[in-house]
Amino acid sequence: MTEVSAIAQLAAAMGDQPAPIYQRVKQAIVSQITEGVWPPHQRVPSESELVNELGVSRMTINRALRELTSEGYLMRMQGVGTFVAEQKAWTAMLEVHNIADEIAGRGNTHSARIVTLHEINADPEQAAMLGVATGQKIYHSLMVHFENALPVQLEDRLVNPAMAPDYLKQNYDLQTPYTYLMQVAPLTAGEHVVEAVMPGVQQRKLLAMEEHEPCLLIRRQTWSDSKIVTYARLLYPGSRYKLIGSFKGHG
Amino acid sequence: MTEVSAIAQLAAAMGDQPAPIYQRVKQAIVSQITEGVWPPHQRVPSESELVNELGVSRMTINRALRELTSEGYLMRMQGVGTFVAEQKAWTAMLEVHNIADEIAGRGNTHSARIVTLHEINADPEQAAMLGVATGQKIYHSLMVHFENALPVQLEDRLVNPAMAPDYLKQNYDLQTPYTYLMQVAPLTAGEHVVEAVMPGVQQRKLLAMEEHEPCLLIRRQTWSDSKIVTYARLLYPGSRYKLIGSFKGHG
DNA sequence: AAGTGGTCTAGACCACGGT
DNA sequence: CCGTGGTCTAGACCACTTG
Repeated sequence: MTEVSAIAQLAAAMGDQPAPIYQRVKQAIVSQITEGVWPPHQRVPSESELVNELGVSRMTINRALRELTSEGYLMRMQGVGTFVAEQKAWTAMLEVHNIADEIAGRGNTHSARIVTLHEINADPEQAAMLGVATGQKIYHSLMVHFENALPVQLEDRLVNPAMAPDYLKQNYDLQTPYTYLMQVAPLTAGEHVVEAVMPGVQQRKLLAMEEHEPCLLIRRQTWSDSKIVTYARLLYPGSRYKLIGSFKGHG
Repeated sequence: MTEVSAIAQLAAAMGDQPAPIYQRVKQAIVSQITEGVWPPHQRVPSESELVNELGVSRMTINRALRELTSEGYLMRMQGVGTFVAEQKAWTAMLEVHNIADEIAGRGNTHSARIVTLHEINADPEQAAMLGVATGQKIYHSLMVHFENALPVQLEDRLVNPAMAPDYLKQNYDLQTPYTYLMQVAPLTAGEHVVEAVMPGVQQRKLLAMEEHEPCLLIRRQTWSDSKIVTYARLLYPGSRYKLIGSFKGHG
């Protein structure tokens, strides 16, 4: 009777702290998993077994198991049972903030210099990035962001006019393009790619960089309601910018 | 009676799809929020109001509101009420996988060549990264990971012997150091920094790179139970490696 | 047919915050 | 005091999987 001993172990792991029952059940199960007593794919006692053996109502057991499932500890299949989930892949958070907020957060002063702010006709590649037809009018902006007097980001952005018709008329000394676009279009999803590249000569000069110095490049596409709002290429001097993130197990 | 009209709107937003009631309630509330009908800080009808007006049991309403709270849409305060939450900050996910899995996922063959696998005495910098005393014996490994025949990652790793005493005895043709460490120590948290750097001459040769080509560098520190297990410097050729991620609103 | 999880109900008691 | 959310119970019906 593996199940019975599993329950006995679980009951022993349930302390009697002054906490809600469903939380104590969750904590007891988590400790079985993290201490390796219940390995991945191990079957977890069924709801009715737990109800009988722990003397708790089924709704309470169900809540504990349901929350653990949504937290990635368990896997459930209707008609089959509940099982310990595979160790989660380590997917880590990297926070990609608005550049102005980031600089302000360090107590420094942000400013921006606009290099280009124009309407252009989309070439085939640009059209593809925005999901519009080749030759259609789109907006293009190129600006340098400064932390105090030092350039830290070169922002090269394409914008879909259908989603932000007044993009060219904004005052970008008061507000970054990112912030403006957040306001006019409820951004619902995005994708980004991070890579290391060498800047072109023009880019290197705009960022006031030495020769043979690499850049971090973040390319980001942002959707609003299944339409692409904007495609940005954010170029950072490798010597002045790092992406920092943290992660936790089963986060 | 703002509340009454709020409920009327909500009832109208509740379609009669063949879905569980708690899900339809959730969806109706979410649509009120995303369409701006209920702005941030707006009060949401209380559980008992929703019970009376929607003709649903309180446990069902409670589940809907509780899940929306944990998903970041709502804010609840006992004794006060339920309110629409602030728009969440845009924190994006970047997935950092095990290199072997990643290569296998592309249908290619992973292999590794060990350059160094030794016990060393920690210099002050290394000791700091592992949280041990200077001069203490630690493990050091340096290996190149190949995708088919092409080098894609240079892994330079320090390991705390207290957390993985058999690290030097493993066969790393069968298992990456990462996978091994995951097994022997329940990794609970980590931090990483992503940056763009130029490789040293030695590193460039090990990765078979051209001159003046940049690298993506991920430095990662991993904890198990508040002790540092390992510190890794993962160096990728900029031309052959990109970090890809996606994000969603209210994720 | 038996066991599983998925959902729902109509009650109940409690802790908290504002009046 | 009253209304709020937080939790818990003892039932119930259903859909699904497996033998």
